[in-house]
Parts: sequence; C-alpha cells; structure tokens
Amino acid sequence: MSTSRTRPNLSQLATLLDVSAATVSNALSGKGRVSEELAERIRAKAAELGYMPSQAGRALRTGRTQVLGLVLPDIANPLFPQIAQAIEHAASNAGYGVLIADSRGDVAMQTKAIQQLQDRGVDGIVIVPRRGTRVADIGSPVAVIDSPSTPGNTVSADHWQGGQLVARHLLDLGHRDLLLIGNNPASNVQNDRIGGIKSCLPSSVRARVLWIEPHEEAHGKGCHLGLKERFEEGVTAFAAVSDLHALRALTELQGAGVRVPDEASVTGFDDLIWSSAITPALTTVRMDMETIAEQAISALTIVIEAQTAPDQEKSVLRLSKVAKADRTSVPMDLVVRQTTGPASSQAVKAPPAGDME
Amino acid sequence: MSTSRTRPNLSQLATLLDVSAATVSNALSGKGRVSEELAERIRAKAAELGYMPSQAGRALRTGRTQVLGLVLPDIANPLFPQIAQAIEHAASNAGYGVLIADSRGDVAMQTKAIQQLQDRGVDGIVIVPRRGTRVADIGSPVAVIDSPSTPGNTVSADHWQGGQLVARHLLDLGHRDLLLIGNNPASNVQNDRIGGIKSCLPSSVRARVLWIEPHEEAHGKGCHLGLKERFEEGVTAFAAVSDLHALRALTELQGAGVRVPDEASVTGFDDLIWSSAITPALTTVRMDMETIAEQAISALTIVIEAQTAPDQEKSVLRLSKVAKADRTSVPMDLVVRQTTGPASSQAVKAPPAGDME
DNA sequence: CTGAAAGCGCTTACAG
DNA sequence: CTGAAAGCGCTTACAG
Repeated sequence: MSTSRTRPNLSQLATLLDVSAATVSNALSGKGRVSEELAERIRAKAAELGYMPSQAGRALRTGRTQVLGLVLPDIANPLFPQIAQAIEHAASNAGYGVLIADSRGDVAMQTKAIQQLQDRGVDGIVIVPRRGTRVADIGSPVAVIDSPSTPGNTVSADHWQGGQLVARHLLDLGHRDLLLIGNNPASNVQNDRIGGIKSCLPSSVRARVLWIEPHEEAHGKGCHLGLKERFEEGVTAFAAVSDLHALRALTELQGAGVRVPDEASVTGFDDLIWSSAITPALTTVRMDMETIAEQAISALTIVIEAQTAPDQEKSVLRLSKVAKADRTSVPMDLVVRQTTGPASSQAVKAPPAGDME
Repeated sequence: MSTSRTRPNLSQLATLLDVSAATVSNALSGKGRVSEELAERIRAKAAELGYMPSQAGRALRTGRTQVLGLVLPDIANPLFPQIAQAIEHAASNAGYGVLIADSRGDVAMQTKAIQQLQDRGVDGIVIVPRRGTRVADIGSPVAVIDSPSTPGNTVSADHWQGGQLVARHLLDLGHRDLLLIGNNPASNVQNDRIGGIKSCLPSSVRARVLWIEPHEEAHGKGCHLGLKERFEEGVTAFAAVSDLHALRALTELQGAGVRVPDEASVTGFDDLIWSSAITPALTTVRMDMETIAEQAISALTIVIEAQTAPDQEKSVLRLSKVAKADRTSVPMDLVVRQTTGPASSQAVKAPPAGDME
C-alpha cells in the first residue's frame, strides 16, 4: 500500500501542517510575508505529498486560466509542426498551456475558433493568419505572427531579408537568370520573400516570377510547370518561396532529365522536415521559430500582466519594454545544402561578394 | 454605444430574469425540471446577452474541465498536422478543447508532459507513443493510438491491411522483385506494414528489406541508399514504409537517371501533404484519421462519463458499447497516383487479381 | 415547477 | 508573521 492514495488540496495540506490555508497559499506563492522557516516546512510537505494547486480553483479566483490559445488558418499547413512545437515550448516555459484551434482555412471559422477559445477562458491568443487576413479586434490579448509588412503584426520572420540571403547566395554562385516561383501574389509573406530577392539583383540579372495557378496547384498530379522549357531558355536557378514549391520544381526537373545541382540550382524556404532527407538535400532558408515564439509569448504575457496591474509605473515600464524590443522581425538563416551549385551555362565572374556571414 | 459592454454571468442573468440562479442553470442544461415556457424565456435572454458559462466555475464545481490532452512523441513528426487536426475536430464535436504537449521524442519527457497535462486538470489524454513506448498506467482516462499489435492500443490504422493493399497493387502491375524500405525494425507500425506486404507475396516473388541505418538517416545529405544498384540487380518496385522514405527513394532514383514510373515504381505510406504535389505524384496508402480520431475521442468520453455515473446500468451499457465497437483498427486506403506503373523489365503475366475494390 | 443554501479550491484584502 | 472571512461562478441535492 502506498502512503498517499490521492493528492491533497490546499486546505487538507493546511490541516496537516496545522496552519491556515492562507499561510500555505502565501508560502507557496512567495507573495505574503511568511517566515522563511515556516515557508520551508510548508514547501517540503507540499513537495512530499505532491500537492498541486487546482487550476480550476485558481482560475475562478484570479480570473486567469494560465492557458493560451493557438489558432492557425490551416492546421494541415506543413509549417504547423514547427510553429506548434515552438509555441508550446515557449508557453510552457512561461507557465502556460496551449489550446489548439483549427480554422481549416476558412475565414469565418477563424472567428468562430477565436470565439471558442475565449469561451474556454484563455488568457491570450497567438494567431497565425493566412493570406493576410486582418484579425479583428477581440477582447483578449493577441499576438499575430505574419509578415512584417502586415499591419497588426506582432512578430515574424524577416522574409525580405531571407529573400536577400537567397539572392546573394545565387549571385555568388554565378547565376544570372532566375525563375522565382510562388503561388499566391496576394500573400505578404511570398511578396516579401520575392521582393527581398529582387532587391539584391543588379539589373543585368534576369529574374521572372512564375505564379502557379490555383488549378495547377489543385491538380498537382500531372500538371507540369514547364520548368524544362525555362531551363532551355537559359534559367539556371529556380528559387521557390517555399520548400513545397521547391520540391515540386526539383522533382519536375529531375524527372525531365535536368541534373540538380549540376545543371540547375533550386532553393526553397522554411526548411520543412523532409528537406534534408531528399536527394539532393534542399538548400533553403529557415526561420528562427524558437525566437519568434518567445517574442510572441512574451508580448502576450506582458499585456496579460499589465491587465491585472493597473499600477501606473509598472504598466508604463512594461509597455515601453515591449515597444523597444530589439525587433519585431527576426532574421532568417540560409541553410546551404546540395541543390545549389555554381552556374554552369555561363562563365561569369562572381560579383564582389557582399557580407555573407 | 453598444447595449452590452460585457457579458453577464449566471447570477446577473438570473437577476435580470427575476428567477433564481438554480433555475437558470437548470433551464440551460436541460437537467432540472423547468417549465418549457420559462426555459425558453431564459434561453432567449441568455442568447441575447451572449451568456457563456464560466469554464472555471463549472470545472471547480463538477471536477470536469472539458479539456483533453494530446501528447505526441515528437510534435515535429510530419504526421502531426493530420493527427492534430482530426483530434481537434473530433474533440470539438464532443465538446472538448485540446491542450497540446510535446515530449520531443524523449521518453522521460513524455511522462513529464502527461504529468503537466494532468496538473492542468484534463479529463483525459490521447497519446500517440513512439517506438512502442508502453504507456504507464496513469490516473486519467487514456486513449492510445499506435499499431494494432501494440499492447494497450485503443485504436489505430490497420497497417497490416495497408501493406496488403500495396502488395496487391504492385503484384497486379506485374512486379516480381521488390525492395521494402524502412528505418526502424523495432517499430510495430513499420513491421506491420512490411508484414502485410510480405503476407500477400507468393514465394516466387523476391522481396528484401532495406533498413536505413541511423547514421544514414542523420546524414541525410549525400548519403545514398544504393538504390540504383538494387535497380540494376533487378528490383522494379520500391515500397517504403512512409512517404518520407518514398520521397528519398524517388529523388535518389530520379537523380540517378532511373525513370519513375517507367522503369521503377515507388510507393509510400501516410499521404503526407506534399505527396500529391511532387512530380510524379506519389502512390501511397492513407489512414482514415477522421475515423481514428473519432473512435479515440469516443472511447475517452465513454470512460470519462462512466466515471461520474457509477450507475450500474449505464456503465454496463456503455462499456459493452465500447467493447463491441466495430473494430479497433480502421482500414487504410490505397491512393494510386503516378509513381507506380507496370513492371517493364520482365514480361510476366499478372496473377489472378484478388479483390481490389 | 422553483428557490435557498452549500461548497468545489483557491487567493486576497483585512485584522490581529 | 499568521489567520478568519469572503467570494470568484457554477451545479447539485434538498426543500417547498
């Protein structure tokens, strides 16, 4: 027979220790002034018995659930694992749980999902909207992770700078004729990435954009993008705005007999899980989700705490702290693998290399 | 100025309606005997004011949080989106929220994650363990989604039958020399899939298994699996236990100049998001996550409800219901796309086709 | 059919 | 430094 069949609650613990519930609460939270000696005794007993405060009791009393909501436009998004993992980790470190909500790509459902989360009493919400959906003002604290050029954005990767990384890399390898591949001209993220690439290109470099049409997207199947033809026209580098598109380009080129990276280079964005497992492994640009998540969570907790402490001084301090946060867009990293190599078709000298850290 | 600045709570609503809180509660839950007329009036007012019961209050009183925990061995798992989406959907339909926990592949952390979920007061937990990790008995109701051959499994896809689907498909196409590709001989899921394939193969068919070594896995990069050589030895079909491996095989073959599906066929498992977007699109086997999730959630809710209702009759009814549930393993579906085609190297006649629905 | 009362477990002023 | 008391919002026996 084990000593403790079930875990005690606050008052049982208090009775066992012959002190008041208030004192136990104070000792454990470190808030009230309790003698160090007593506090220690209480903490020891609590640990021994495995006391865990009831979230329900605390929530009812404080109005805080210590739970955050995470709403994604489409949970099936391949980036979701990375995002969810990073958010969960950061939230957990800050003492919060994470409730997920899926709006399945539907804008109307996104509103409903947010509503449900609020009904469940979350203290704040992290939203990753799709296609620049503007998030309406809601009662709860919100952190939006989108593109830096999206109004209302809280924090995100610096997609523009990520694009510059790609451009410099390709330029350094001698490429002078690029095809940029995306599927949604309305996406801020994609436009930032493409804009970043273009911003680094001298006028002597040709760079056209191929927007994959929705129906080509849907079919997926046999729908060729005509990349072989582009290659024959002189394109030596295919820069996609996401690994998904890069993979499609890579397989299409390979299938058409174009050797990657010997004859053509391919780059992606996001460093999805399989990107390093394919042959050749994909050169891509990764976002620092850990940092992004940390900043999103920290922005949220600051607002949440400020809510309870209408203390002038504190609030001001806190708010200014968030205001002067290093940046709201965190830099991306180029991951050079094997789908990129020197341009073969033309013998051009690499331009004076910029900073390439 | 809008009429309602903030949403009312139960007693405010009661006061507004000039009835007792108990009556409002009863009317809204439909439990107590309240005159239909009054009940209607109460519901109307509640809807008008947007009344939402406080989860915290309810949880404290009933001991139920209406939240389920979802723990995954590794949130970065590419299957995660599908699983999370299906679970979230099923749970939401059953009136539950979903709290995520990540054990990051670490067995010790899995225990910790479960612990944290319990501290947060979840009513039950859905676990997708990795590598046949046996889930220790914990206090809460648990549903395990693993392989049918894993002890303690609650529900899962019928990986064995999925393997049979692959075998029949390949056989029908005339393939007589297969290479089965996996990376973990200790995985029940992988063994089931491979076992299912083998179980359908006549002895005249050669089928060898290639277990990718961990270091080859890790390197990922340039590490070739030597598939070209296998092809030259006569292998015409490469059946991987997951799309990830299939993708690796496909890109390696394509890169080595082997035409898919003209010269060799490739199949995967799981129907990951990008599987239909590559060229050629991948033939794979998909699990019915919707159904799996529904069964997991329903198994959970049955146990949870049985807990509160020690009512002999009800419990027995319920438990028998779960016992005679159609099956605990749900069938998989073959998705034929473009990486599979007739065997070219040998002119063998297709065997009498089995049922191929 | 309806209501008054108690209590779920916690924390927070407020006394002492 | 410590404790008694109130109350967060709900539901559930129990009376009437």
